[in-house]
Amino acid sequence: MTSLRSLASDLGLSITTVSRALDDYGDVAKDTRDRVRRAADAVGYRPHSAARRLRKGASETIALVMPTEPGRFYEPVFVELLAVIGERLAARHFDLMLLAARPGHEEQAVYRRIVKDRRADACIIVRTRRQDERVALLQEAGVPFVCHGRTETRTPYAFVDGDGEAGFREITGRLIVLGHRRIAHLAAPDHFTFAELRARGWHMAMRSAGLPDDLKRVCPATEDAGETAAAALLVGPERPTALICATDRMAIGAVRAAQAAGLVVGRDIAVTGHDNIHAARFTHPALTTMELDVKSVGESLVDKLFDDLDGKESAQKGMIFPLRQILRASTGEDEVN
Amino acid sequence: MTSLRSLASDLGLSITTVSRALDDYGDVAKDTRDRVRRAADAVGYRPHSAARRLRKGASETIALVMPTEPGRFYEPVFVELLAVIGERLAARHFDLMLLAARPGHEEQAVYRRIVKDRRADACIIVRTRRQDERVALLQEAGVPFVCHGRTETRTPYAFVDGDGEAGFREITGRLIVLGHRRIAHLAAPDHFTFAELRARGWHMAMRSAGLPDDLKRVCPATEDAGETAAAALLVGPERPTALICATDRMAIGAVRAAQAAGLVVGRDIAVTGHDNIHAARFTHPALTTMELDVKSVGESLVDKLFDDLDGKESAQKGMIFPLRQILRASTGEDEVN
DNA sequence: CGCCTCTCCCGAAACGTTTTGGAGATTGAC
DNA sequence: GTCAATCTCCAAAACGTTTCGGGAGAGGCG
Repeated sequence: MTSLRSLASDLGLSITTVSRALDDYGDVAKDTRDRVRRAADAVGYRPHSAARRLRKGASETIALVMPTEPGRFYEPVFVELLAVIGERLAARHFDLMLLAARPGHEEQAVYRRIVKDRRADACIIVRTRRQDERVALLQEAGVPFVCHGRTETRTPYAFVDGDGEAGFREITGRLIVLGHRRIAHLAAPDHFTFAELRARGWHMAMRSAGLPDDLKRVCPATEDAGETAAAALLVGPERPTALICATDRMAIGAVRAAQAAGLVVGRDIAVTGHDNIHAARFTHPALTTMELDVKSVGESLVDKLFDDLDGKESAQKGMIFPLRQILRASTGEDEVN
Repeated sequence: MTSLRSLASDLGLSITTVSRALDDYGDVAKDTRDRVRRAADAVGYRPHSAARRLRKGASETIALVMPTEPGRFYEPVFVELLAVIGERLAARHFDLMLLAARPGHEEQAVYRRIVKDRRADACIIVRTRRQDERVALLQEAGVPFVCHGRTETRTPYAFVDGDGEAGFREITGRLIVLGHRRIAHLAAPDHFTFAELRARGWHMAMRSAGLPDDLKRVCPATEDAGETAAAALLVGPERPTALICATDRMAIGAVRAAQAAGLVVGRDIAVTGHDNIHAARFTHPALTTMELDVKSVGESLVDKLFDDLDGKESAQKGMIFPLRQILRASTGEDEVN
């Protein structure tokens, strides 16, 4: 409704001057600048985004494509991450465009379309995979992007991740100190980098303690799959005394499997997870887990993107945040958190 | 890169003709139309979105502002809903713009900005409140919108909701049939319409059975709050034998409170929730709950919006979906689901 | 042949902004 | 008084699309 044109004619100025006044060019007299700004504020003028985008050749929009699993997509902290990202982008008047696509052809097509339409200036990649075509595609297209998580690409790229390896090394080490010897790992599907890293942490802790590292089982990161996999591990006399699970959802399944096997979790068997989802505090007993500061991660993702868009070489291409260990009764600890 | 102009000059046609050919105007010869289309496909032409938006005066974008609670926003099925909405919008080449704002001044400002900037053609309102300023604001501004959930506004508006009232009437009735007499309700904060409706369902079932309806407690929809509120209800000799909770998260807290009070859930006390979140199947015992078909809801939201944008008066302003009851051991039922 | 209708195409305007390349006025130096 | 420098301002072009209002040519009809 209120355009630059109407503002200009109201003020008896040219469109050019009004535009430049609002953009704080030194070009225009202080008095006029103030006058223009007041008038603009009064009518609540805001530039028409499409016009601005067309002219500037930038969409001031960031795209995030969520990978919808064949069944369902359910990342516990994902909503929070979206909120943090959205707020951070808004501070720079950028929009967050959310898309959904199944990994595979459809996903590829979606990314290609984003690039082609110039509907977004940059992308945020989530649920990063070890071999990730999305990274390759965007690098080739020259579209700025940042990953939540890591790939195994050689070429450098921007990412933000939690230190799953250290986190799992630490919790495994802790269990070893507590006297555990047969410690199993329930890993997530290994095309996910996070799964590989967490497994590696467990693996390294076991190796350096001279303990057997053959007790690894891979399954989808769901409660059901965790329950089934854990149940299979718990048969026989040589059963593990601890289950390090890649995610809380898997751990929740594992807890049930243990109970079904007649074991008391926290006494007969230790179980741990990762994510600190709400439900983790309400398993019986409460679940030992670890968590990433979502706010820091979300903000770093956005900041890295802006560094790239601003042409600033950021200090470090990748950022790895430490995990906070949360010790609860499922590992026999006194409830602390 | 590939613009209408370059396509036109490649083909020896005018920009006008190419544009109209791609839009399937009868105006242009079938042969040329095919020729143009082939050429466009070959180079993967897609119109520059900003240019198109500017010219058409429509952004082909739908905005969704998620209300971020002071603490944290965590709606269990929200991610799924976003995915469904995103996919449905994509089918019509519409974008989903996601924003985050704390209810209050900030939220108002965000909506106002969406309207002013014409950055979106319409809005989807989630977490609808009984008195919802967002509805008033958008109605006044003449911006199409649809609500997930209902308000208590008199003026008609489009919404999609689950039939919480019927659902809670049904589960309460079921418990009465099972012999329960003192049935309490843990309600969510009553500025949310869903909280009011679910409470009403419980209330009506109790009243029509001639049972006391004074056992209602209101608390935030979190595990912690549910636990505290449930614990307070369970002291004394006249304790309820059933707890109807407004959400699964509250119910999970209630289960813990019951166990802390030395009760066996499913035998000494029944507990029910709403949402069928993943964790509900893994409480001990598994939680009786009810669920809404997220896919139908998401798709209906989008379809209603398109009806409005297309100027089609939709058959019914509001759609209310039935809830599917999921009976599990927390109400002493045999596990069915 | 003249006129009219159809078919197929196109030039030009418009959407609202940003930016380039000045242009007029004022000031200061000589 | 002249010239250059400085300070303000502006006209016009451009971004890439859609659409209005024809216009040229072919064919039909009297």
